[in-house]
Amino acid sequence: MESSSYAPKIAERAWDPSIEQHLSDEWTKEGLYRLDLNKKGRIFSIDTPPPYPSGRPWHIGAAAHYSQIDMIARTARMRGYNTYFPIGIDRNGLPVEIYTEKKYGVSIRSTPRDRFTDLCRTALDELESEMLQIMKLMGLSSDFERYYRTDSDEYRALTQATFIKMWNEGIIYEAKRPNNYCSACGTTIADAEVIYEDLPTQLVHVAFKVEETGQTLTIATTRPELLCSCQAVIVHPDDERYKALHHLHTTTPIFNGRVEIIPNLSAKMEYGSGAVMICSYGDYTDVLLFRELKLKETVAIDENGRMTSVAGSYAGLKVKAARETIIKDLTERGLVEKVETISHRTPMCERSRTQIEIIPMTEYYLKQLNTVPKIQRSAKTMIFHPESHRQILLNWVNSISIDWPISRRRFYGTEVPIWLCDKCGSPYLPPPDRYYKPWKENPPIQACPKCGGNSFTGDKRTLDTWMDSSISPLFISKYQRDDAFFKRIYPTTLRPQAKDIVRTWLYYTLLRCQMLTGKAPFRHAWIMGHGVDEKGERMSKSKGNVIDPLPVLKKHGADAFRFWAASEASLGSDFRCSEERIDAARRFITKLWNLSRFISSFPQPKKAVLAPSDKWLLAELSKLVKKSLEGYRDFNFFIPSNLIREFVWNTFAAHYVEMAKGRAYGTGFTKSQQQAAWYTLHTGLKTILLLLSPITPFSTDFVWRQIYGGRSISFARFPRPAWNTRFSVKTEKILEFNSTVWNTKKSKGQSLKEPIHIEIPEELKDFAQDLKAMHNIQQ
RNA sequence: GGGGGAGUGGUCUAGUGGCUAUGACGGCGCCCUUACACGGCGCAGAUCGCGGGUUCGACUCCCGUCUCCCCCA
Repeated sequence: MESSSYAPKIAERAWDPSIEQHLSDEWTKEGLYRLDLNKKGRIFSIDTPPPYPSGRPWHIGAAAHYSQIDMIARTARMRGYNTYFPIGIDRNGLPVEIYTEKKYGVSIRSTPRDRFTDLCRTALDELESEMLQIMKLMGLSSDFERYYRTDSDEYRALTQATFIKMWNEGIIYEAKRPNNYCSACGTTIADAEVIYEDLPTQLVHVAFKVEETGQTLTIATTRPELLCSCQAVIVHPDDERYKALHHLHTTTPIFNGRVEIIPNLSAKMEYGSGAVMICSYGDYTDVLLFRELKLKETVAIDENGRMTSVAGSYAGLKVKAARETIIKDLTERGLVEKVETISHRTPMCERSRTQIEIIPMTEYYLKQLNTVPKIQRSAKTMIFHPESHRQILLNWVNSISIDWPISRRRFYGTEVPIWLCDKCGSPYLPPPDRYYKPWKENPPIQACPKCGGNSFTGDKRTLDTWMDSSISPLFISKYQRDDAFFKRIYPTTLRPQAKDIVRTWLYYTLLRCQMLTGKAPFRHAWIMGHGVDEKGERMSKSKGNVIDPLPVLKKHGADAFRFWAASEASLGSDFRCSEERIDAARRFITKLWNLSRFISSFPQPKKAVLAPSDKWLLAELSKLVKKSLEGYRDFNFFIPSNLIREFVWNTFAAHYVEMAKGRAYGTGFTKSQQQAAWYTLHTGLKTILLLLSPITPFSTDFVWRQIYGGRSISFARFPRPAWNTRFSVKTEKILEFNSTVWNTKKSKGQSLKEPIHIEIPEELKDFAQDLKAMHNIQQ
């Protein structure tokens, strides 16, 4: 029989990623992306994170993240779920404001609010379109025709409606409290938005005088500029050095304030001199002590990060300059005993990376402490992928001790829906039925319900963007907009997200949805690690090591990119981004492509009388399917991707195909034996294509249609591990024997088709016919 | 200071009590064998962070220790 009679159905010698776009369009036509509630099957709904377009390029790690979220959706479909995979774009908040200021060279404080928010919107539209393009290129099987924006009237109206509901229930209140304040951003921020960095800081040992005894009391501080607001000095009650000084007084240098020396357990004996000055406010301990000791608060730093009038001659200086100046002044007066440089855990604004200050501000707060026990409970009952990441949430939940400040002094966000009556000052909240902009609109009433006054001032503040993001499960399930839909979708099945926003997005969503609906918003939390550069360092624009995903996707194709994303690191671990390794993934796509091309040249028989080699391959295949499905059930794509690559390359192609090739071509075998080889090759290929399709949907779908025809492979179900695994006991022996033959020929400098005289081991006698043909064994 | 995680060939990684530790990338050598040179075969390369203990047996369990990462104070 001539080999030309077996023409492959696939002509090209390698997968061409330019076909991917065409397939994407096919999927849209076939309705893969759409949720049809009339369809049978349990619903699997994904609370997809709406990505934030804060600037270009988009992070390659984020692209890897979204490609894996898509694998979750495709896995759910292939497990038979009716899958709801919405997609939105998060467009509220600070990063776009900063991006806009830079891009258009304007300042938020000196640009009219309307004009500034328009510029933000324009910037977002641009960034968003690139982001959508990338997501489509990656093969994200979301319904893009219905994508949502968190800055749409509909979304913001829902955020405001939930605010109004919580206000009316007394969960939201206004108060003046010391808060984390970022002077660069000009706004209060929540604890969750504070990060800590260990920075070298000068610890200054300052000589105080004890009023009653005249002796010197040394106080070590990293914040000498706050001397002006010092209201007490504390020492540890057990500290022998200071027992005689309890409740005496000391004079603060330069400012000559008179403060008490108070024994308190917060003082650490081993830190500095063991005596600590308490100022408003150096850190969170100061806040607690001011409350505990009922001290008089002095505001030493203003909203612009400058010293206030209480700082005397230092007024107007920026904090850092004031610190340097006061150290100089203290030194000149001989009051500095020593200055040591220490590493200090410094609170920074997560967004702008500036040091935050604690400043008393009037803000709206959401009462969260009562609900924390409920969140602790759901943190324990929710299913985490990976399980180990449950701890990140628990750590955070267990550390919450104050309410959540939710108002921000910014422009591009959802407006606080409150007007104040100019006459009586009482707040007015409108009915929760539309999107309100109090800073530019009149309230929907003529007269104040309290006093009848007819003029109002709208609140100018916006809400913390997490107030918007934390209701994403409610938005996508059409909460308060479509009851029937809401009942089918909520609570959602799974929340996928990155590790670094557990304490914000994950926590706040649990909190808000629990408060609003009395239920946890999802059953599974899927937590991914983040992408770092080739050397394992965090990618950042300032380091210049950010990799743009767009050219990588165009060059290597989505399937290679996705396979890389799946196989690079186990779920939840951080992963390194290296183009070299993405290219290695592409070579696997090519390998599978060519294997498919080979198999595509043979007909596909309906049944066959299997040879031992065939049974062996199917036994190994069964094991592969079983283990891969276990990985898919945990949505850990690292497991199936690596197992499948291993199987395809090192078992199927290297051993089985070579063993069965002679039979498949038919030379020296019966028709029935040949059919068995064909049958097994196709069974193996189909199984692999199905098993791999959530990870590499494009090339598997193309091959599937080319060889087996019909609709997209994405509408099919996963294969079952249906074959007897008895023959697996032979695996090791087969691999070893083949290797021996290859080595023998090699050591003689022979070509692989040379005849060889070698004894086939007893255990492999069943496989003798295939092995003889494979190695050209003469006996 | 407390908590969590991790340390396996040059790099990344599998393996959680059992024979000579998995695979990938890179390196080197040989080979165009009718799916694939984007390939095949092979070679080199790890005393599994360090020290102790439990055990017939430890990369795997326990204790200590060092280093790195994350979270909290």
